[in-house]
Amino acid sequence: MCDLDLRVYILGRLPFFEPLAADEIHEINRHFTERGYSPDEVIYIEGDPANRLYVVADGNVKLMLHTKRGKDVLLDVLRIGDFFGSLAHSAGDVYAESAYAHTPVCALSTEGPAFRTILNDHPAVALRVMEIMAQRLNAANEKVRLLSTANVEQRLAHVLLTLADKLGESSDQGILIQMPLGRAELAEMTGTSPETASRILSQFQNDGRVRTGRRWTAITDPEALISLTQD
Amino acid sequence: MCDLDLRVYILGRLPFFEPLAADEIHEINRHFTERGYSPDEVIYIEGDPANRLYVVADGNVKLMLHTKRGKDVLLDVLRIGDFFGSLAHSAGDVYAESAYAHTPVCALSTEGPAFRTILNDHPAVALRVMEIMAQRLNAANEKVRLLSTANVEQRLAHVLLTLADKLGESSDQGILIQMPLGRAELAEMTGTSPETASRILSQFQNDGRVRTGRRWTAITDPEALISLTQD
DNA sequence: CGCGATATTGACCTGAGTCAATATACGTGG
DNA sequence: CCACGTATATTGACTCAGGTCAATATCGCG
Repeated sequence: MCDLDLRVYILGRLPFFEPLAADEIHEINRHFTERGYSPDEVIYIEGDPANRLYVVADGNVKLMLHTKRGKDVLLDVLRIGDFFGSLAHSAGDVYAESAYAHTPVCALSTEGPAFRTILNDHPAVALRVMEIMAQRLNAANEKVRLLSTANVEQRLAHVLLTLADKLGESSDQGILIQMPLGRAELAEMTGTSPETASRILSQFQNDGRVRTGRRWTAITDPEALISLTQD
Repeated sequence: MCDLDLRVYILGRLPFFEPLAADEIHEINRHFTERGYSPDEVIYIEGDPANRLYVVADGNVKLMLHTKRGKDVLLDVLRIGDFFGSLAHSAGDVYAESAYAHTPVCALSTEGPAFRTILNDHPAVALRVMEIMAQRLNAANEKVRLLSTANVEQRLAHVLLTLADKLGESSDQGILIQMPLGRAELAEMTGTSPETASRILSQFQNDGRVRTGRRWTAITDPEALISLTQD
């Protein structure tokens, strides 16, 4: 599915391999295998033995948490070049979240121990990984802050801005979020119901802040959304 | 405030220094300075330039997030041997949360760059740090799940069980949480108001699940609390 | 012992969840 | 290319968990 050049390109652009030389990337590439997934196909499930590090080579991946009563939490949506799975592998670890293909996906992956070897041999890589983990921890804590103190309107505004930042491309509709996301999915990212998400998006649309349709959203007035999140 | 033996003991018990030999710990100890804090004294504030790694040598530390309108989130309470601050230091970083002394505190701390050097020289230490960061990320994501899908009763039960796990000691009252926490603080950990926290604690007390008083809580029936968190 | 901080409890109100009916966008196949 | 059918979205009506405001009770320190 991916030719050698694409694979090496993807791997070389990973933030934590940035300190490595081209020939080292080629060497590392040999440890990775690739695999395709269809939309909604499971990549791994929370609780599975955690032993692989994945990199998105093409498509979009969803990271989710589940509940007994079928309430899901959409933690993050990943795009080409993003990585997920088992970063710091330790014996007996299990995945703490589930990963699904959202669109058709091509993913590269490697055994945890192989990655551990890389970390052992390249302290600079380990430091970059730690920085990235720190960013992810801060992002998660920020979600805790919003869920604890902000109302749905503020949380949804924040989610849209974050998505635009990560997946947005300017179009004639405004900043279009380049991933098909429905109301239910926005709700799962915001900690609310699809109905409430729909109501608030309608309101945003009336206020000229966004334009939206079936499984797509574009931001027309980012400033107006930002002003909602202030305090 | 701390004599040499205590310092070396504290440092040697840090999970990420576990792979190091005693003489290396002694060497590392020389990079740490100590400082005392009074209750409610600021150790650092969210947004300050982040350049120190701290270790609690005595007392309890609170990690918090704030809001413009004065709503606070209590992310975590730390005890002797816990560490906080700047783990993966990168240029221009600022602290993502605020740290306060809750009780009288003695803290050891070191410059970010010094710790970076240790990480560079000891890949095994770096791997342990990554494992710990992964645990913290998972804990934060679990909070997101609870805040997104669980009601206050379930969240409070979860908070109490987590506190008991970390700070609990069995006493004649049950498992006593060894840290003075008031209703307002439990509320800040749970994402609710002090009044609602109080109401639910009263209910727990009536049901024989906890015993509680002014700034203390003990769990008398952990199983009954666990059963609340199931789904 | 008395006072200030903390906790409890009550009354009220509102944001947002749920259930349900309707409307609309978009892919599919004719 | 259009019409149809279905998944998705919208909107309404209702309900309720839990937030807020306020009055009272109680703990434990000085």
